[in-house]
Amino acid sequence: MEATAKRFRKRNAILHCLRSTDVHPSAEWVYEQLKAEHSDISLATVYRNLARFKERGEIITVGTVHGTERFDGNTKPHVHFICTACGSVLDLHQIAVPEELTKSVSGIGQVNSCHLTFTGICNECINKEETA
Amino acid sequence: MEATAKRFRKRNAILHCLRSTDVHPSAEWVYEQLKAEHSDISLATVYRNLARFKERGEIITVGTVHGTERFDGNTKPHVHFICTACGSVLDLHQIAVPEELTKSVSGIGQVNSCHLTFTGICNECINKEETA
DNA sequence: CTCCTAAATGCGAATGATTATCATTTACAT
DNA sequence: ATGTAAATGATAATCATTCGCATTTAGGAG
Repeated sequence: MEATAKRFRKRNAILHCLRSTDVHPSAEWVYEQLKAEHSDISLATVYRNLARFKERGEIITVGTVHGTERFDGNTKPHVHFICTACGSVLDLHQIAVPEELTKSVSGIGQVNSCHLTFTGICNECINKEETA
Repeated sequence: MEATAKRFRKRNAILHCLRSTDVHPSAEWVYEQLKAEHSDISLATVYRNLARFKERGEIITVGTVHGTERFDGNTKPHVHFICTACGSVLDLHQIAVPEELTKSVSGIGQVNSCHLTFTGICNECINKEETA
């Protein structure tokens, strides 16, 4: 078995791309990144595989920012901060949703995931504003 | 000053529609509801006013479910459950994000809002599945 | 080794939600 | 009455995402 299984070259590249960044990218961003190594990759392939990874729980989605969906290759529970000005998504590793909270969701159905998100203006954008 | 200010008839109707439902509707849903009373309302007007309300903090958005944005006329902080099967959005009034959590977000920028969301399969969808 | 099949992919068209444009209407102040 | 700025309706445009289909690929059966 080769390290580069040709069969899943693109698929693996997409997952690896997500795993090795913390920008919480869009499909388009992943596509642009991969074009360097895979000049013939198709945007449809990126979308297809992102959907597949999501279904299988290999990645998660952060939500839709400025009209485009953003993905996250880090499936460990963590909290996000979304800057509504520049659209950047940051991890808040300091914070965690208390387990008791999750446990207290009952009777509503089968809970599969939990996501805590803060929105606001990131420091970078605040500085830009002041300078301007 | 009349109770029915003609000037903002549609705008008021849109806001009232959001305030008086708990379905966390899409723009389209609001449009369909209002057609009864306002046969000449335009979908563009609904989108325009929803965007305006959102900017002003008079409503919030729950996020994008199955590709369409969902709104909430209840601006008091509360938690949501989203059924990924049928797309319904439910309020979890029993749960609240502890203030300490919010406070511990610091140094990242200016925090404007906080949203905790659970996703899964609602009871109704679970039952349907079993029956089938 | 060759043939077969299922999965993966590329390409481009189709879809669907949202936004932009522009002419018209409305309310209110002058 | 009239001017002005905002609100609206209708529809075109946009943009992210998905779909359809032909092609390629890998790996197994013979």
